[in-house]
Amino acid sequence: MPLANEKTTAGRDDGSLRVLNGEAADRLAAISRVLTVPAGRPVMMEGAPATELYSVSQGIVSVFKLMPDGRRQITGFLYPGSFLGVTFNAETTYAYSADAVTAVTLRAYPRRDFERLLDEVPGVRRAFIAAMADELTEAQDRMLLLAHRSASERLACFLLTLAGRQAGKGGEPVDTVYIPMRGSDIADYLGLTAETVSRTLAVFRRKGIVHAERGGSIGILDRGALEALAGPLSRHI
Amino acid sequence: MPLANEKTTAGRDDGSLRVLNGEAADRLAAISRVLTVPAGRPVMMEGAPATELYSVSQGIVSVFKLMPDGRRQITGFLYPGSFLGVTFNAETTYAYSADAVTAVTLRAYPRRDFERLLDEVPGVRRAFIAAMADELTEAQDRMLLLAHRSASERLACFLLTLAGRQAGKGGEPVDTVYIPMRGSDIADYLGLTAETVSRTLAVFRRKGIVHAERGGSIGILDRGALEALAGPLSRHI
DNA sequence: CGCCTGGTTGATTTCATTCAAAAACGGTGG
DNA sequence: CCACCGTTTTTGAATGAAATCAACCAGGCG
Repeated sequence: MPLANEKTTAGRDDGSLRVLNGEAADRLAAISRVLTVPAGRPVMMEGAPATELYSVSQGIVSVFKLMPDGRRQITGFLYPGSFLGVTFNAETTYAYSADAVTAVTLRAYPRRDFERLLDEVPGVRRAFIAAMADELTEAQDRMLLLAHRSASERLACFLLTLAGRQAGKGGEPVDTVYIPMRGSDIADYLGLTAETVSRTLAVFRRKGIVHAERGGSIGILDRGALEALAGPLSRHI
Repeated sequence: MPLANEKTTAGRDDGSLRVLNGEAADRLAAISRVLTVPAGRPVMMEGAPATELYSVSQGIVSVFKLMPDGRRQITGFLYPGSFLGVTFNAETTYAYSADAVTAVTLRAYPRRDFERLLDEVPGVRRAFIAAMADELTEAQDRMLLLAHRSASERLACFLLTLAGRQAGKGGEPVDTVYIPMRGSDIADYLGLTAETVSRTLAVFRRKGIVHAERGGSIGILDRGALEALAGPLSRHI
């Protein structure tokens, strides 16, 4: 599973779309261009002409908005399967910026061609609408988080969410979560400061709930406590 | 423009969809059922089977999530043209609840029929995807607001947004904003408490920026000041 | 008239931010 | 291999903004 450029014939399991039948995958692959972005580099910029849209194949992308005063809100960390740069309506520019958190492989689809596929291929359409509905649901969950939750609730929720995302493959929950993003990224994602994130994580460590591992991973020692801290959230994003 | 039940032959200007050609409107109308909900009553409940989805024709709907501990986050106030109860994916239940803020007229579409129209009628599909993209963009803007902004920034932004929405029809900005929602609704929307909303509004009044009018309207006396308070936000939602 | 809901105002507390500085980390080049 | 640098993380103390707790006021309605 190399990180370098792949062939355009990639099938359903390359993560370019969550659920995708053969035809849809082929048609998408046919109009797509594969590109890679090194960790930390920009993927797209708010305000740039939206000539194409992307899906994440490998790696993690952060999507964010900048305020003129320099503050930044990361609106999401996108994993393989997510779409990026979707701007239908009259808009012809991207509504947000995106950076590569890790080294990233993307598929780029020319906007016109993609829209044509939406019309022609039911499988593409369904997958795309489902992906958007997912993102919308997730956005609403995160509004709840940002509006009404304490720092430890936010961080506990974040860790459990990441753990859940990584568990996806196998099924059983993982006890070690790989966290490639920096503290300030997490802070901007959760609406906190880097200091508060650090402090809160320190508290978790002191309580024996988590354990900092080598290389940006942290081990979950007491999932129950973490879930209790995450608080009364019906569903973990 | 009566608020009571309308005929199913309603055309393109009834607000059931933003931009819609004749065929799409007709096909949608054909599968839809019109219903009205009095102010303050529930429209749908989180967790209920998602057998149909809705579009708002007239009035305002609040969409919200409840936490087990009673806290509530209003994720949006929906105006005519917005969709409600969209749950593709495997999910068969609604992801959120909704109440009628004012008396509301809705169109209900059986989920299966609507999905079929998405496949068959390009106009419906485009309008629907555009509406979702809009909602997503709006959700991201509101994340920014909830995460990083002070109470007065939030409230100023809220007022300007409402003013902008009501200006839509004519074009020139309005100076009187109709605010049918209660203080606690605004608070739950902005991630504040009702007390803070009241206090902040009192400050605005004291400064001569706004003026409380009769019947739940407030007059904007100094739009410039309000925009300055709303702060460095590139685009008002 | 009195009740009930919703809005206002005040006093206090709490929690995250801010400002500041030290410590750890990771890469680079001698 | 180690010293050096810039960056990121950690920790501390002080500040500040909104939440909380609580009381009071105004209007609508039985």
